[in-house]
Amino acid sequence: MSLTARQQAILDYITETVATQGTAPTRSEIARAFGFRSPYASECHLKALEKKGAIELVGGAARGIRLAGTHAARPAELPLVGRVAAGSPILATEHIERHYRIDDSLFRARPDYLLRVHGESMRDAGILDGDLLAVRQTPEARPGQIVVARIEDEVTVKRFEQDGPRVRLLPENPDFAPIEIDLERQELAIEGIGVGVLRDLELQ
Amino acid sequence: MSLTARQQAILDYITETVATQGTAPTRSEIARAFGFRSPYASECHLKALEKKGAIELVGGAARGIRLAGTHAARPAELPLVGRVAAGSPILATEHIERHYRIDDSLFRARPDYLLRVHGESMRDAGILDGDLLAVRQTPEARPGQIVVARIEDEVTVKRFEQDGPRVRLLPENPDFAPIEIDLERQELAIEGIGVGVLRDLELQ
DNA sequence: CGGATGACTGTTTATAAATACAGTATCCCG
DNA sequence: CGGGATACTGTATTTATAAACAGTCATCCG
Repeated sequence: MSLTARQQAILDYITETVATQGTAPTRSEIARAFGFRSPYASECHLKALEKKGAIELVGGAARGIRLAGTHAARPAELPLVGRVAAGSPILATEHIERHYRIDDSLFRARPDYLLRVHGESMRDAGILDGDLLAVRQTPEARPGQIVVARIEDEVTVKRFEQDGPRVRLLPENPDFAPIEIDLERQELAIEGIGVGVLRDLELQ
Repeated sequence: MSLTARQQAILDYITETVATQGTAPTRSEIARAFGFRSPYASECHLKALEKKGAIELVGGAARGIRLAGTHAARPAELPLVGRVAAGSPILATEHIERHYRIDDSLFRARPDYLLRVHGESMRDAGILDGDLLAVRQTPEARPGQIVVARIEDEVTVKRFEQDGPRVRLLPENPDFAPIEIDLERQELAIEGIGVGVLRDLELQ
């Protein structure tokens, strides 16, 4: 069921009020904004909007208008992980430098955190020193994916290739050597897979 | 002036209420949450928080508590510009594919829009085909910056170098030739400068 | 034509909520 | 030791707000 033009206008007004004032308008405020001489006109529109699922009315509460879908549209807060100390989990609080809000629909896979990349080993994949890698936390990787791996307490970003029990972590830079791991002898912890890259181009 | 532990707890409660309920709590709701037997206790804390600049109280309005700084922290909505048709302005509505919310503190310079990059000409600068370039709209560029330029109705992304009236737009890929422009003969429109790069690493 | 829907007016009422006053208790600081 | 800040209680008052009723006036639709 779609909204009428008037209902849409009122929904827009509510959305804007929430955005600018931080709180929903009262019936009287809506009436004033639209020139209604009765707050009951607003009431009727709100009821219609609620029936159509555009808003949710909280009974008995002042300014109790909740915008539907606001919850889902709110962008996720991604923690930025700086250098990871040996032996501690990636998402330990002491590694988290700050949080960034980023629309999670920006990447096809939803990331769980941002990791600052150090070094030039993935240069030819367009991942440079200082870039932020958006990482999805998962212990499984498929060949060809860019992974965040932990080898002997060192966290590294490489391209993942697997051939049975033999895993290869490939840099994307001829100056660096691939890392070969025999899963039967050595341990390899996949911390996550890269789903996106963010770079700040500083303007000098 | 810093907040006391109690004041911080109450500020946190307000922040959380705004996030989950979409509206600020009343004095009574705060009192209920903290076990105060009088709403005036909440009132005093709110006044203290206002005096310290943590919130703003809207007099006479129900639930009139505005969180300070919420305005600045709200992530900007950046329009994503796809292919730009010849002769039309970059931010023409028909080029805008969608909007993304991105924390503008992610980049040192605040971007105005996102532009999808086509081609491999900036490969060695870590800007690959399909990447999104966060662009700050400005007609001025300094040497070394990555610019969005328009030459004969074609929009292109290159590194900017200038030597008096002679401008060079440098690709970052040996397979591409630099573009030389004599400002006294040819026209060059700088649409903006690149302030950041965003890439979606698809997971196949 | 007649009924349904949308968009209101004018008025009323109960309740939600802001806001104030007068105290009490505790703690820290000089 | 006294003053100021913090953290409350209990009660009171006014204002803001939600919510409802009974209508009016259009418009659309079969």
